[in-house]
Amino acid sequence: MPIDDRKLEVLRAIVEDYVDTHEPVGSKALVDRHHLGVSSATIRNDMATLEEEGYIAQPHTSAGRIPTDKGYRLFVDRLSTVKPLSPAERRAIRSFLDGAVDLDDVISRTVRLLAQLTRQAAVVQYPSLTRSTVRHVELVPVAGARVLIVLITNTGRVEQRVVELPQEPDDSLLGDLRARLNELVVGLDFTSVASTVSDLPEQFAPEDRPVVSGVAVSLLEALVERHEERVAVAGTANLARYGQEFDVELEPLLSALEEQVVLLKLLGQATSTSPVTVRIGEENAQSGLFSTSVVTTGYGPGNETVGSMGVLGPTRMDYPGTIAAVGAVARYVSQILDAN
Amino acid sequence: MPIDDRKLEVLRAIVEDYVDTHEPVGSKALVDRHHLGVSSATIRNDMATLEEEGYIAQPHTSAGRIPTDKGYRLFVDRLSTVKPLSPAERRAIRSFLDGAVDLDDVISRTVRLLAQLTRQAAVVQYPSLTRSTVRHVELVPVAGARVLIVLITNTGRVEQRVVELPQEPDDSLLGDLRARLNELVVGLDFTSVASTVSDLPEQFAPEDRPVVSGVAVSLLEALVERHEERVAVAGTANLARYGQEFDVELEPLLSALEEQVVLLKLLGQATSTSPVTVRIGEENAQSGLFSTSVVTTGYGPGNETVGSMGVLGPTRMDYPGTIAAVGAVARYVSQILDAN
DNA sequence: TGTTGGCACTCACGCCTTCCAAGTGCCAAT
DNA sequence: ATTGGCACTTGGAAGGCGTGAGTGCCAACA
Repeated sequence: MPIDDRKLEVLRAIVEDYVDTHEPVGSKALVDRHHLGVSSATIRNDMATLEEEGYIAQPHTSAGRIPTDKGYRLFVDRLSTVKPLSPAERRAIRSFLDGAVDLDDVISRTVRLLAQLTRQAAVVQYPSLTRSTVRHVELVPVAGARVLIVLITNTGRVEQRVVELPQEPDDSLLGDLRARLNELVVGLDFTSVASTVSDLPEQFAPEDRPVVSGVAVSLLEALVERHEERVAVAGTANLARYGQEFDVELEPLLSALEEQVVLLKLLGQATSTSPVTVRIGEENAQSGLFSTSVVTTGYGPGNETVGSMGVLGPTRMDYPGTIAAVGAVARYVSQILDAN
Repeated sequence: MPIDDRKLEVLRAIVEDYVDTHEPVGSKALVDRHHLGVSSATIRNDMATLEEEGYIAQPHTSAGRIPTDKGYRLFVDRLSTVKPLSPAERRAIRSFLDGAVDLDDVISRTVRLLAQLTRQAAVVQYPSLTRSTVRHVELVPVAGARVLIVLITNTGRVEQRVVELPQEPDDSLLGDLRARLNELVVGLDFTSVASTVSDLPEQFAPEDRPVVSGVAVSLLEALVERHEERVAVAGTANLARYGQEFDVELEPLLSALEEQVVLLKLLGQATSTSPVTVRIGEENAQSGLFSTSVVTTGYGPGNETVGSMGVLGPTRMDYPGTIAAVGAVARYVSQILDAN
């Protein structure tokens, strides 16, 4: 039997009710809460075919139905209309983010905002280094033969690293090196920097080369090794809330939230700014998460994408609301980065 | 009836067994597992007086006893001997921390290490600004009338802030200002910087003063406002583990772990490096935590204390082990900062 | 006086049964 | 294709019972 419009409507109703109540929903409850214009028996027939097709399931024989991952998928793809944010929410986004003083602050505010809006766990990736360009390189002698390298990106991110040099550099050398470096790499993206910097030592006097190459190596390390990109997390307490309504093991979830690698994998796919990506339940199995859904999107100035952000929650989450929130926050953050 | 030595021994046994099993411990089980040399009836009498004095309690009439907060307190104060770390643990500390490349890395490794060693949630405060001294101030023009202020402390911490100036400063002014600033404030602690910097604008030509005071104000803000000191957290998943063994509400705990303010309050008291502080159960009530204990200590180069670190867990935690771990890690981190 | 064995008492917990309500599937009628 | 009706399933709540761990108390003992 085919899935006609009414059956889709039934699925939507089931998803919505189940998200609301967290209880299996039966045919009678459905006709009561939604004016579907048909009797509960009809609904039962529809439900039977929906179950046959794998969109819903019964936890036990004499209970109502709950949506399966496949059901949620269909719901998200074909049934959920964009739920506009309330004016209060829009105001919250604006007032929350406008007070930020620097990039770190923007990110930390963003992640808390997302957690609060969606009442779930939020994750925001710091603007990725690889997709950034260099705005400035600064060298600061600190003590003895040590030099602090500070790297400023076009997104406002600052990377720092202390390097121990083979010999103490004098100030003029450091000044030369600083000038030369900035001349060479400002405006370049990070992969280009690597090739440009590698032949830098040859441009200096032989006795200075150890220092120069020490700096160059460290700079490259800061670019390449620090690929291990950072993420900010908030709202883990929200997970506990629905963890007590049970059936979700939250220990693996909390572990995942502490594992940069896993988080980056979860966020990773998002490439373009506009569409919000939803990954549901088993679709995250490779990350060790099963009854968890992930709603992500990219962000960045203009049409660029320099990072991702998203929300983790139970498969039974309010998808339209979450998608709207993630989208709106990403847009606003992108705008802020644009203004930079 | 007075609390004599054997009664203390009984209390110790109760605490140890309860920490092990998480089940109320009865008189018979005690004589079986510990060679106390007396009969269960005697133990029962001892238990009765221990209960009278409020050191232990019964969850229900016909069950064994569990330690009260007061009981744990006595245990920690008078009964727990320092449990030396295993060689494997010592090795873990060393190998884990020795790979750190900069201060941020030290902190993030420390917090993960603590979480792993104690199998609980760990918290490490970034070296406090107020107790640090300035090693270097750097000014970097970024775009238009904007300048990035970078502040390097003696602990290796780097603070950054972008300031929007009323007019675009030329390079020589910036150079002068940078030199003057470093001359003035290097080596000062942060409170002294405030008073020193405030009359800086007067030392410059009138037309430059807007720029100078813009920088000065931002610098002060970075020092004072950023009092909101940062903390790193790890091991929240460990909480879930014993949260499922139930009776601890973990939602408030997770909330606390996300609230900088609460965490700082919990860490705050520690002042001196050597002794490890233990706060048990209700002693944390002002922070909204009840059946949670906190083990903290300070750390810092030499005899200075520049920050605190600690572990949060259930009142029924392994105090000797946790205290030893926190102490050892703090000592090692202090050493690393010392070497800087 | 402190310690011990004995004994009656308490009570959480597990187990079983019973009962109920919600929900289903199917069928015959419309 | 839809509907009302009806028999059937079953999880979960409520109640009853037995068991065992554990207690407090007491009288006897060293």
